[in-house]
Amino acid sequence: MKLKTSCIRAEADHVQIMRCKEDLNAVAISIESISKIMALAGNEVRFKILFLLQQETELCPCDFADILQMSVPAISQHLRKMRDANVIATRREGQTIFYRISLENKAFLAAILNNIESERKIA
Amino acid sequence: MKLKTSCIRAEADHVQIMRCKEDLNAVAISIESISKIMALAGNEVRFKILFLLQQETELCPCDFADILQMSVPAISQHLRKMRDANVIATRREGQTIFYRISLENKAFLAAILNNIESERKIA
DNA sequence: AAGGTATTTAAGTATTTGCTTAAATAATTA
DNA sequence: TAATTATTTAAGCAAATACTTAAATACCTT
Repeated sequence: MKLKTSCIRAEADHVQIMRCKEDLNAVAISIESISKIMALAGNEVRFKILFLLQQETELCPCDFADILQMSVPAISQHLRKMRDANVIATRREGQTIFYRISLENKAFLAAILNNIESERKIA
Repeated sequence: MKLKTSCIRAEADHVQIMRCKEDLNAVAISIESISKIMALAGNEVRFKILFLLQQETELCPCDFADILQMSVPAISQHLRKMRDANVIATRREGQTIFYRISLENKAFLAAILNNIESERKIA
């Protein structure tokens, strides 16, 4: 792969390009951590899991498997990914493990999940 | 794959499970469309592109390639995906094509992008 | 029309992802 | 202790993803 150091476009705004590079650099850590969460939430199954957790506060793998009509291992693997990234947290009660949205990501996820809206029935 | 119709857990709250299924059903279209956008934004390169577009309003493929130090075709393919999904829109000026965040997704993306914060230097 | 620049498209490939089935853990109950 | 239930882990595999290089398009300038 060949990369030019800088845009060769005649009208390229080199000041803008430099500013962009600096801006990106200043938020690099934040971008990386947020885009990791986005990547997790960007899977439809996991997005539904997060939606359900926001609605119900906590649910167990077995519940998700039932609600989403998926195998328990498939659910468990999605939960693990989100748990590893601290997007969700767990609580054990006997043999049941309850998952919930982690406190530190609750506000951020709410900002996204609150955009979900009910389909209104057309009369 | 074997799927049970319902969670067999003794303490399972069947009323809750039913409610979840209905809730999900009511927002199915919304969930699908939002999680599509999330999947696009969940890629770190595309997330950076969106961040840059929010900052700069519009940029061309050549700019992105320069700023992100990636090949032009790689950038172009990312842009295409987001354009196909109406996450971004284009404007042509001569041979240059400027990309911007589509009006209809600006607010939603802002809610996400505004969580990006500058790393504060520790004194 | 010819040559150059910006961008897109296409084909190929390595990596990642998300499931599957089977086996392993862990807690409860008989 | 043995059997049952809830969950996780592991291995395998098909599909999706994100890049690469090369070729095609489109517009501009001369």
